Amino acid sequence: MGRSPCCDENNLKKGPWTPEEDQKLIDYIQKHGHGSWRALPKLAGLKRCGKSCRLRWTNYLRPDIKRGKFSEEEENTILHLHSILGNKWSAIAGHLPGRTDNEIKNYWNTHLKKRLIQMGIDPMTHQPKTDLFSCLPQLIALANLKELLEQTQLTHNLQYLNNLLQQPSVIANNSELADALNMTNLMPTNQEPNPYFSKNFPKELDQKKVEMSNFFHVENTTVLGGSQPLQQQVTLMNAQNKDDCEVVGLCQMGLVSDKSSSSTWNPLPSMMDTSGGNNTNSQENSTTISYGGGHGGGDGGVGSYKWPDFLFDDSFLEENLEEIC
DNA sequence: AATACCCGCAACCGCCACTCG
DNA sequence: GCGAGTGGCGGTTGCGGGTAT
Repeated sequence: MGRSPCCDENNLKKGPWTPEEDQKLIDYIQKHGHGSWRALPKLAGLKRCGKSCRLRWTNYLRPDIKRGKFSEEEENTILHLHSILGNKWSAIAGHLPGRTDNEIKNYWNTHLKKRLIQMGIDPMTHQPKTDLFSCLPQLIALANLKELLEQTQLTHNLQYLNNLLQQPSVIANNSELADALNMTNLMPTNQEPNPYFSKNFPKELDQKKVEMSNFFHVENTTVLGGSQPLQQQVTLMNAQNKDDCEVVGLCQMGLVSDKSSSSTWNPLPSMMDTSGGNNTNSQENSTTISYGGGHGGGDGGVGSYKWPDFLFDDSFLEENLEEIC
């Protein structure tokens, strides 16, 4: 019962279809319709199982199939529907005329899923990841910043970050992360939180704060055709709101924007599109991202998100932090 | 030029739901 | 109500082309 016999019976052919087989299938369906898929191969003179014929027809040979790159609208629709429906590819395909569930599934697995992961977003929940280990590259970048900030009063704020990272709830079950943090010299040597910063941030740094804020802030990004904000933030453990941010002291540092109107908040520098202009895939077909206050999101699309390499470059940091501090 | 490696996509596999006798 | 047959769906595989070494 249940299972239908498949290609492994009766010496039925498997593997890629030949043009001749395709033509036989097309000819038969155009004349007779597919009818019973099980009976079709025999009637059409094909040494394939019905299932294979159905898949070939629905995923490839159907005349109304649209081939080629996914448009921006299609990408947004997939993201939107996936956030609602999950891996219901056939349901998603129902909203994309000419696209098959298989094609959408493949596109998701090879492009969209990776992109969300690089953006620090869990592709299943469409929420920012809460896994600290996955944010390690960002933390390493912060560690680089920290080294340079040590010569300034800003160091004290990293002490707050360090203290937060020392909390058992943060480090528990993250021994690998703890090791990694030790390697990056981010772990504190002084456990005392410094109250200086949150109250006495030097006024002369106000302007620089804005500059840093513009550099690091990632606004909420709308990628779903405007219908649903997709949070771009990489959440730093339990510091998920502005209040937590103030505990860490990063808001006052200017490492993040102090936008009280924002419902979400990003404690870490933004990831950037590093794919350049020669990405043949979907440069213009992707999400709009906004880097900092006045810069807007029009500077190219989003192909490959990651932290810009220069963030890891000491010379860059020295140059810019000198200006800031 | 040869080889290794990576990535995208077509196709397959196995399970589930539905229909029908 | 039950079981057989079938279609459909989602996960996974593996081939082939492209790129890097």
